[in-house]
Amino acid sequence: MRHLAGPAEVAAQALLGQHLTREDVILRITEVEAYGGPEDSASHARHGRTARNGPMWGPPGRAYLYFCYGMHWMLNVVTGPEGTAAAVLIRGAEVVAGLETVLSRRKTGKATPQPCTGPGKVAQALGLDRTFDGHDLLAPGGLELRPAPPLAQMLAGPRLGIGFASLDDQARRWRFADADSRAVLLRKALTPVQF
DNA sequence: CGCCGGATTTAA
DNA sequence: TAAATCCGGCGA
Repeated sequence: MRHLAGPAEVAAQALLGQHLTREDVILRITEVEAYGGPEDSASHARHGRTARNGPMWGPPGRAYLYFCYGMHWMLNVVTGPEGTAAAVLIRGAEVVAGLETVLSRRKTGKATPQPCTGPGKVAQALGLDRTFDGHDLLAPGGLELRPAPPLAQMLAGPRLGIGFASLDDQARRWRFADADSRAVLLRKALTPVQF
């Protein structure tokens, strides 16, 4: 997937609508956020290359997984040429197949929310953990990324949970979502944009 | 080596 | 609005 080699904010838009598959579970990506290299004060790459963010510097199409708030795994798709750090956080998805498996992985007994709204739920639905860090999403077997038809309408707005970043970086509208999906958090903060 | 705080979720 | 809960990054 060549588009993953471009800037993170471009790759992020291209990832919307694509599928993430593992075993019997198929998710359709509905919400993403782009994170750049050391120049992006909101990015994990802001302090340079470390053991944790190493996959961000690798080739595009790999997974970058990290543990947050002591309980959640976050799935990123590495973008940009090898040697540059950038990634796209998968923030939301719809369950296309394998709903039973997804629900069985939920901690709470609530079977209500069908969509995976929020990055923690996305990784949980796919049953991911640190063993998938660095996994090649373009290779068959295991966790895979698959192309899908483009969206009809896209929304964009500022990224969430980055109050520690510079005001300029907080203002960047690098959060993107499918306007036609309900698997999108805080829709009111988003506005329509052209592709 | 110890401390601080985070790309979150959930329930009250 | 806060608690759950862990590890990375930074300063000492």
